Amino acid sequence: MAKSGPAPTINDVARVAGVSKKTVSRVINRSPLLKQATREKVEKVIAELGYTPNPQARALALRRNFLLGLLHDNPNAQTVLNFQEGVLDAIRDTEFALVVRPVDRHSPAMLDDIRNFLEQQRLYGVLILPPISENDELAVLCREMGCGYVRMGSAALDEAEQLVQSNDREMVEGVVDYLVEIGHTRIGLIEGPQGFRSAFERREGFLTAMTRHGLEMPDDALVQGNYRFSSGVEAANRLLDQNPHVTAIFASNDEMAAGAYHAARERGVDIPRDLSIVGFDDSPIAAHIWPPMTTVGWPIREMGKAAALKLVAPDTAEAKPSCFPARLVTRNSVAPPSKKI
Amino acid sequence: MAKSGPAPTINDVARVAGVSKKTVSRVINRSPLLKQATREKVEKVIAELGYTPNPQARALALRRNFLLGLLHDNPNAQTVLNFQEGVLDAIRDTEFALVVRPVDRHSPAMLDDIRNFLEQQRLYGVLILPPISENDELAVLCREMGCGYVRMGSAALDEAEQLVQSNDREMVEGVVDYLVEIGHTRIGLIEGPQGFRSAFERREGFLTAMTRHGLEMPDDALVQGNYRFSSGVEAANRLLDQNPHVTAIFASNDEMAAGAYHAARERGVDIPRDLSIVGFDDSPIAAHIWPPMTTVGWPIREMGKAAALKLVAPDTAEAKPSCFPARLVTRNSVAPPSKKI
DNA sequence: ACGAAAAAGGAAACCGGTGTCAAAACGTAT
DNA sequence: ATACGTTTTGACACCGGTTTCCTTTTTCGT
Repeated sequence: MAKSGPAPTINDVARVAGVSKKTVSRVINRSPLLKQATREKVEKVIAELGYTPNPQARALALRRNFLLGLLHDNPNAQTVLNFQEGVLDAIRDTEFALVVRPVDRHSPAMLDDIRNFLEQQRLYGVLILPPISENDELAVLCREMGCGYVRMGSAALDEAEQLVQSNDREMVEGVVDYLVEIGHTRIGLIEGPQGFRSAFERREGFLTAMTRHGLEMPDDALVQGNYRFSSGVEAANRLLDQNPHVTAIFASNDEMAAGAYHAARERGVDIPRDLSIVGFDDSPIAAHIWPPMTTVGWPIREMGKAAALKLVAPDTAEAKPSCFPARLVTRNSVAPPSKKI
Repeated sequence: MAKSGPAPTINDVARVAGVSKKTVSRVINRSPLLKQATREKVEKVIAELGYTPNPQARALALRRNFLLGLLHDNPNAQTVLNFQEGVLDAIRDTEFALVVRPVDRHSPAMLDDIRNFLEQQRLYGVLILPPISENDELAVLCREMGCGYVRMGSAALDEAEQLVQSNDREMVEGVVDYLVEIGHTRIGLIEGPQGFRSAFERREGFLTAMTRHGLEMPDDALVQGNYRFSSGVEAANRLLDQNPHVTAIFASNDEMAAGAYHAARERGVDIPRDLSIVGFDDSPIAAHIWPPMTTVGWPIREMGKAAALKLVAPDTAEAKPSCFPARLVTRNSVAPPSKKI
């Protein structure tokens, strides 16, 4: 039975098994140049003693540790957590662990903070979630420090090995196609904040599709939010004030779309009868709001897994893909436009 | 300028400064028995070289590492993330880092998984979030393995040093008081799942207050959910079927309360005119749903910070409190009962 | 059976820190 | 100057692994 007391070390195993510690080390590391008999003998002792290699000692000797970092400043908790789960899927049953680090994008000391963090912890690699992932200085910092990284969502200067993303642009085009198909022609856009690649991509997809359908897009049917709920409320109000005839709104994320719901409610406009709304992210709120919201979902967990694998096992097939398809989740916030006007 | 190449070690510093490595070590560790002049000399070299102590080596020599673990299986992402932020508040600018580990409460291998995790990572201590925090076997496991722990929410066998919690029961009593005060007498309860302490506490608080007000609580006005949205829908439907006269519902968490919203909508009952609803947790959904939900909020972030401090700096004042007051967040889901029956 | 090559295993140094304990430096009283 | 008690500092072993390099054993051809 597992005696408590100090954990057994490689020396204990070696002594009990009557071999040198190097031999034990070979067993642990599955070295091929061991006699089967020796291996079994040592393995038996390892099992008896309940020996686990000390990760700190290993990390020291190997001059690399087994810690992955997760840098995030995402306003959407569910996204972050799903991604975490994905990473865990990838590193479960390995010796890796995941250390998290929320960062404050608005702090001037952010880069220094992160530099300290990387320096202190000597991470094996870091995963960077949007929107902070769009900060190129951060990527450069990682490179300088010799720390592997994978960014999610956007990466002007990266290759596929350092990137997982989704086909946002196409998906938004698809959303517009869908709305047009069922009869909408006056569609408003609540876009995300300046400087966010995701916001940019989604807007471009939207405008591309509108143009393709030959639909006019008045300037005042495009308003900007900052990805938060309250900005969605304001944006929708502005949009509806300026452009009372829109029959559908696409918002660049679910939070803002929920804000649009809120604005609509306050104005007494019914969703989806008077106004169709489509969000983006498929966050829990989309399913919980009334009426349940049609939105675009992307496989965050799979992306988290792939991102982690790109760092810890870059040669496996699962680590290869860097673009993950989003899909339209149709619920009840979209209907054909009503006849009036 | 920071040359790249191998990071400088304590030996480099010692050589350049012309002292022994032990002296450098003393500088790093702020040993008081150093001559001021020596300290400054060494500090200068440290700054020049951009030296940072290697945490793995330190961990090995000190026979303890600087990793805190977070075990969670919480369905509410925002709660988990807020707690994480709190922990980070506590360990920012220390050498500690936070490693996360979502667990699967329903997996039969869970305990073994966690044992492996603890064995492998040799954590300094772990923080355990509800509902998994209610698993006493897990706490016992931590003890056996000599791993410090702090549980959030519930802890039959723990002292204050290992516990952060909130005054759920009182708060729920307060909710009932509030509802009664504005005229409600037929109040339904959607309670949480069996075996959850939080569910138990909240139910007890509810029933205590009802009794205190001399209000009757028919059996069929108490239905059980499992803390998820969908169970809230079902529970509310059952409740309203069995007990059409209830004018208010308290749900044991916001998700289920949101489910109750959903059910109400489908039945065409207006919130708050026909039915008042109060949730618990003050999760984002409460603010985003329509009408904004009255709920009970608790200071998760502060609790996370305190929990972490209990492990890493148990003697500071901030680490002492173990009960954190929740507060009622009044929004628009509660109104006096309408007259009809 | 013999020698050479290949396989298996071990000794010692090393990774980058910390603990112990003794030596060196310093200050002060004699 | 000497002795003596403090303060400062350094030498060396150690934490628990890995690596290098060398010795011993085994295998195998002839």
